[in-house]
This record gives sequence, C-alpha cells and structure tokens, in this order.
Amino acid sequence: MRDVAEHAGVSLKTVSRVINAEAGVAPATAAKVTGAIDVLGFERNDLARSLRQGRSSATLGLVIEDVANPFYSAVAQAVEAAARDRGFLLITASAREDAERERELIGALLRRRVDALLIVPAGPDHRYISNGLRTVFLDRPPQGIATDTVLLDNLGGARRAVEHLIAHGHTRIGCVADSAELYTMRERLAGYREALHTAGLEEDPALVMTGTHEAIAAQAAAEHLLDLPDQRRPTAIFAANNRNTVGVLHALAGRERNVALVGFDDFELADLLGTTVIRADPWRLGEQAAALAFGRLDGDDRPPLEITVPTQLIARGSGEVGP
Amino acid sequence: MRDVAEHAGVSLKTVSRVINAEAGVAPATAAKVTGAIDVLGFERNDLARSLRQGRSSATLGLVIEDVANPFYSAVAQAVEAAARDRGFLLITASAREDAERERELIGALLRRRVDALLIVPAGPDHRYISNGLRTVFLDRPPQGIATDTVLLDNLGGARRAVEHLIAHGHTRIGCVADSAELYTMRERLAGYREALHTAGLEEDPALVMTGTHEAIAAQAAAEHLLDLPDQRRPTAIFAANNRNTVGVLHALAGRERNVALVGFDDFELADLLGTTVIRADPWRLGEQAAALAFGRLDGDDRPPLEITVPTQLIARGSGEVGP
DNA sequence: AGCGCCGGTGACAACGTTGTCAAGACCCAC
DNA sequence: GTGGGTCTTGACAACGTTGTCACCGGCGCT
Repeated sequence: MRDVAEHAGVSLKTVSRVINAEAGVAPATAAKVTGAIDVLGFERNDLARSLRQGRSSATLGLVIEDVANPFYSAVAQAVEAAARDRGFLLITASAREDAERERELIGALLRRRVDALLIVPAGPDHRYISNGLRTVFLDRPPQGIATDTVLLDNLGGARRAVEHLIAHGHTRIGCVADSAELYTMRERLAGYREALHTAGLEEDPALVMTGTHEAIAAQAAAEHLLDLPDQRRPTAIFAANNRNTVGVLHALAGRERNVALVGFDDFELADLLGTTVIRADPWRLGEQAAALAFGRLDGDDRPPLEITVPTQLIARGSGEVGP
Repeated sequence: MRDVAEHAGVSLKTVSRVINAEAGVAPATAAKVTGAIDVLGFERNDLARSLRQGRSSATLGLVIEDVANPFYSAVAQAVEAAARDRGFLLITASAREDAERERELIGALLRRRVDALLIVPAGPDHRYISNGLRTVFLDRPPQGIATDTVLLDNLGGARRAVEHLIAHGHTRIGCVADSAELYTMRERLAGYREALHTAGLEEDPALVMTGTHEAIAAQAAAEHLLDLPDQRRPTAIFAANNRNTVGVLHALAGRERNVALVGFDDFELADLLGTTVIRADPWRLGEQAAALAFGRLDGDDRPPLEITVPTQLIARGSGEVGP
C-alpha cells in the first residue's frame, strides 16, 4: 500500500480510503489511486486489516470427522453456502475421530481467530474451548461446556427404523453400528432397544455388532450375523450409519437369502438399490449450525440453545420384506 | 500477551520467547510466564504473528467446484491430509462452475495471503491471478497463464472406455456428458471420438448428449437416447463423469433392455451395481497438487510443470455385455 | 472583513506479534 | 582487579492496515 501511495503521490490513508470506498475522496485523487493500484497489482492484506480492526478475517472454522464422508461433506457444503452468503470463508479440518488431533485443530483455528467454530466433536472433554458463545456443536453434544448444539433425532430415527422392521413381522433384528462410545451410536442403539422393548421383544446381545467404523468392518460384522445358525440368525438388520449400511449391503450382495435392511443416513443411489433408510438431513444440520453461529456474531446472547433436526423414514423396499 | 507479560512481571519479548520455545530463558522465568498464560488462558494471535513474520499463516486455499461432489471431496481430503502433514490448514471454497464467483473466491484467498492456491478452474481466463508459482491448477488447465497443473488422462481414459465397448461388439455408442465447454468434457469427447474413428465407426451426433450438469439432466438425456427408434438407438452408453453415470443408471433402472454402460469416475457402490468404470484417482490428484505446491514453497523454481494422473478401467459387468 | 463550516487530505498511533540490538549480571581466567 | 565471555532480559521498531484527529483552503453567511 505504501508503494501505491508513493506512486499516486498521496498519503497511505487516502489509499486506504479509496480501497474501502470511503466517502470524501476527490474523484481526481481516487482516479490516481486506482490507476496506481492497477499498475502495481496491489491487493489489500486482509490479515493486517483484521488485526487492525479487531475483528477476525470473516472466517468460520469447521471441524468434522472426514470431508470424504458424504454425510459430512454435505454438512460442509451447507456451512460453506451460509458462510458465503455473509462473505465469509470456511476453513474445514478433519479430526478423524482423534481427540488429540481435534484439540490441535481447534487450537490452530482459535489462534487464527476464526469468528466462530463449528465442531463435530471427537474428544471426551471440551472445557479447553474458550470461544464463549462463538462455538456450535454439530451432530454430537459437547462435554463439559454449555454451548449451542445441533443434533439429529438419533434415538427417534433408530426407533422408527426398528419399529418399521417389527411391523413387517421381524422379531430377530440385528444391529450393525460404529463404536458405542460415539454419542450418535449410543442414541441409535437406545432407539433400537426401545423399539424392541416396546414391542415386547427381548434383545439378543449376539445380534448387536458395534465398533465397525469402516464399511469393510461392517461387512464382516454383517457376514458374521448372516452366518449364525438358522434359529439364531437375524431376519432383518438395522445399520446405524452410512458406512455400516454400505458394509451390510456388500454382505447381503453375495447371499440369496432375503434379509430386510433399514439403514440410518440416506445415500446416493439408495433408490436404485432399493434400500430403505432413515434420512437425516446433513444440509439442514449445517445450515442450522451456521445460522446459530451467525446469530451469536450478530449479538444473540441467549443461553445456549439445542436444536434437534428430525429424521424421516424413506421406504424403498429393503425394509418392507417379511422374515 | 501484554497482560501475560504484566501478570508475570516480565517483558513482552520474554513472553514471546516462552511461547515460541526459544532458547535462553531461565527456567524460573519460563515457569512464571507459563503460569500467567494458564491463568489468563492466553492464546497467541497467529494473524499478528504471520503479519510480523512476513509469511502467511500456514494456510492453503482450495477452490473446487463443489465439496459435496464425492470426486472433489476426495480431492479436498487428499489436500487437507498433505496440508496437515506440514501443519497447514486448508480453506476450501466452492465455485460452482461460476467464473465470477471463482474470481471472488480467489481474490478473497489471496487477500488472506494463503501460502498457495490450488484451483479447479471454472473461469475462461486466469491472468488476474498474481500468485506466481504458488498456484496449482487441478483437473483442468489454466488459461492465459503458465503454472503448475495436475490433470487426469481424460482423453486416454475415455478412449479406453469406448474401445472396451467396441471390443464387446457395440457400434452404436451413446455419450452423456456435462457441458462441452469444460476442458475435461472436451478431452473425454475427443477420446470417445478417437476410439470410434480408430475402429472405423462413424460418429452419430444424435447419440452425443452434452450439457447435462446434474444427474437428473443426465437421466433425461439417457432416456432420450433409449427412446430413439430401434435402428438409431445406442446399444451402449459412455457416461462422461460421475453425475452423468448416476443419471444414466437411473434411466436404465426403469428399463428391461440391457444397454451396456461405462462411466468415467469410480463411485461408491459401483461394485454392487456392477458398473464398469474408468477410475480416476481423485486422491492422487489432490496429493500431487499439494506436493507441487509445497515444492514451490520450499523453493522449487523450475518452469511450470504439468503432471498427468493415469486412469484405469475397472470391469464390473455393465461394460461387458454385447449389443 | 470576519466568521464558521465543509470537503479533502495527511500525520500518527495502534492492532499483537517478533527480529534486532544492546544492556546488565554473572563467571572464569589471567 | 580487570578483561572477556556467556546467559538472561528488555527497549524498540516493524509487519500492513485503519481510526482519530488535525490541518488547509475555499465557500457562504452575517
């Protein structure tokens, strides 16, 4: 900027005024300045700008599990769209279910003075987050701090899935789920159990497979279920997230036996595969979280809010077969 | 930091030394400082730091078409992983095939002084990018400037796909592609034509549907092809990207007629659906681009490089049926 | 003519950090 | 005791920008 000022023969402040389209610059002066800017190819340094102004550089931070998981990339898309509407950019970081990494990433984002932080938490404790109201938790609640949270109706969705299977005559319903330490999985397992209990069915622990984070592990778990002896084998399976559903589909693909399936999370091509799912809208999750964050930036200082996004059963065939 | 210094009874510079683990601070002093940091919950301002140091804040900028497209989210994942290995964060922005928006986003990233810029270009002209060697183009080449570029073997992959169909006896091969203004589409169409020509087949313009950006449009285009009268109808279809393949799959799903299909881009569940594809590795695209960018940051000042990532045909059944 | 007002401009400090340099304290060896 | 060295610390400027304030000249008013 100094160069521009010299080249145009004006002061730094005048250049600043032109760049920011402030009123009170003579047209002739402004022309000289814009000319110099063009010649020199000057671009304002927004880092210095935000430092001077005290506000951060119109940036949101998003910490998710993995950008390549379609559920989370849809969340990222929604948040980015909301950010863009306000002229914000988005720093996305993947914590990969690693608490230490999550902590590092959050630290790096806070040191960069992002205006707000949206987090799908992996760690067991978030008291170290000192961002006050400018933090929104997504998909899973925080632990140890009170702050805005947007969750899915995990329990209700899972219960709905299992009720649906029960309504089609199933009494031996298997469950393939990610680690039971994850909040979403605990909720979904609770929904699974609640549906069984309400229907007067007894839970068979042998039918509940947890800890399958990758699709390939879910496939192995489902194969194990399908290989159980006839009277112990499930006639239906509830898959507790998109990875698990993909794994179960792979396991079922090699078999003739028609086992019913309802998966949590919708996915592309589920219609072609005829897979009945509980649709949880990741776009809405991200949208709501961004709205909360921007609300806080706009001065909303109500106590922390918790929003629950509803889920919906989409029947496509795989969940509508009898035992 | 000033507060920390006062609280610890030392100078600003000493606090700075402790924070950055510089040598030459007496253990007792360091203890006082870390104590004060803990009490006050101080966190370094990395914006100010990078301003002072002249280098940018260890941030990469990535401009892609759309985070929610699995191809690009895989690219983002690869770039983010590479960034993280170097302690960098990644700002991801979606240009959505909009040249003006692309320009805005690139401007915003440059003003934030990202260390390097990785771009899947949408616009027709990139001379306005003044980032020198710190820019890498991904998936599509730049126009008007010379800079590092990582491309797929679009032409070769498409040719391979169509050759494969020809080898299975097809002579009327349709093509469903996104806008022919996109570089990747031009290349893939060229590959399609090259394969036909090499085999002595004549291209039927009525079988080439372009401009289908969304899966739903691709479905309509494919349905149009399938509804052609018998002697003009294609017996095989080449779908030029993942959206198009999904659309064609939907179109085929409602029909009994067995039309062969090879799609460009692999996708999850393609194995279950038995879809033969040309696999283009998005992870490798992102990885290579990040490697180039970091190479430039490390002082590599060779002339701009162009890297081509190979593609591979994965036969799964849909491409191996005869006419 | 004298007054105040306003449009246009610039000098300067400050945002929070770090690089440079110098100063003080201490120790060792002569 | 003096000189030189090391260790520890701090004062100060600077990064690039903008907010505050003051200055200057011209205008219209009384």
